[in-house]
Amino acid sequence: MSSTDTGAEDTDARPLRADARRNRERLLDAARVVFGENGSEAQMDDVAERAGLGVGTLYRHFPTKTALMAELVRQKVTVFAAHARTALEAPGDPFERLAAALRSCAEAVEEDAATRYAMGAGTEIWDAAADEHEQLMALFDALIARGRAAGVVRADLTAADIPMLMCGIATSIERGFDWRRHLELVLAGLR
Amino acid sequence: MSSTDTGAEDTDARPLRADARRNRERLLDAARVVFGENGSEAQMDDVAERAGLGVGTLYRHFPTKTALMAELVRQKVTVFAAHARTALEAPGDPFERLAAALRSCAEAVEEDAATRYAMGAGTEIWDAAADEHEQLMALFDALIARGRAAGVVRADLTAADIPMLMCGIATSIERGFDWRRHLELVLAGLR
DNA sequence: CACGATACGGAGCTAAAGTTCCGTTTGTCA
DNA sequence: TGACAAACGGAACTTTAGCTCCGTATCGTG
Repeated sequence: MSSTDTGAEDTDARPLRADARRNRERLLDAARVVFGENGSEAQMDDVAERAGLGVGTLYRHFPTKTALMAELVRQKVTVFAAHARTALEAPGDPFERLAAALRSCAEAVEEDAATRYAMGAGTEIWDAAADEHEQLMALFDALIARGRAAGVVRADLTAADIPMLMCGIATSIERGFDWRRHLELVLAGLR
Repeated sequence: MSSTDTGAEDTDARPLRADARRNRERLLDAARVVFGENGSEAQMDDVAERAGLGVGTLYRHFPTKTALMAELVRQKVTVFAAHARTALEAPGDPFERLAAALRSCAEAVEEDAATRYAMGAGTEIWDAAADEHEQLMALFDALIARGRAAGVVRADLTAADIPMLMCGIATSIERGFDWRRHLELVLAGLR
């Protein structure tokens, strides 16, 4: 993790000082751990402490808690996209490839409490990942199109159905249900 | 609404004074409205104000906010059970009757933000409705059994799958997705 | 090396929301 | 109707957690 490069996100693209860039990564790593342990009620102070930095520094990099979570989610969406791309390029039955993509995404959700929370909560956090999300949708579009062409996916399925269904799976993950079972039942409905 | 009688819930069953009983109902009605408007972040003060009563009175009847929500949920579970019972006793295709029960329950969830919240959140709130929940499960058991007997429901479906799937639907309702679509996709997987 | 800009630290501020406390009011029963 | 228990009201208390502020430290350039 902490691989995705942050690119230019300040409007005036001034390069971060070396220590600042290092600390930014530390903060994100710490946030992943702390959100993983405590869920969304993880506290900003804990994130800072875990990173071995002050809260002031945390707020310098992420102006609000929401912004911090949004960055975690943004990175996770790129992970989803990577899974979808892998599935798209793999050989084999189109339905199974779609299923594999969804399974991989669900596993990624299981590992990331911040994303899990974001999937159950408001849309604000997702807005920051609009670009990445659009790419992801395009990939699901392609996966579904192949499945439909092969006649192994229900004809009226669209990419827009996927986030809706996956948010349901995320709720099961969060609540400790047998989410693999949930996913299999849902997949059965997509044939 | 506000129909379900409260029965004896204090361990020492002493009858409530007339005004207290009336106020209790007012508070529950107000809570339904306020939770409906503001979701789970509705505030206790608002509930009291809406009921035309003081916060002290609210806390006399419901010792915590969780207790208040739990009572709303408990009543809603009896509504679920009523829907399930209606579906069970109706004539027609067993699968359609199961589907009808789930649709009715989803509509009931749509109307009740407190329940919606409870479905996405911790289990604590549900513990208070354990008895009602058990009855509901028995009804779903029966609905599924008939469907299986008729061969119109997948053989491995159990009543335990239903809350899991319905929590997913509740998330869609909460997030403003097209939950009817979500439900139809899920139903397709239960055949 | 020095100097200005950038970044850091962490005590403390602030606001929000659940809850309590106790003086006042109201119902109930003899 | 009088007296007592039950119930009410709502100002104030108590967290709690996000966030700010500004003095200090560090980086990078000429």
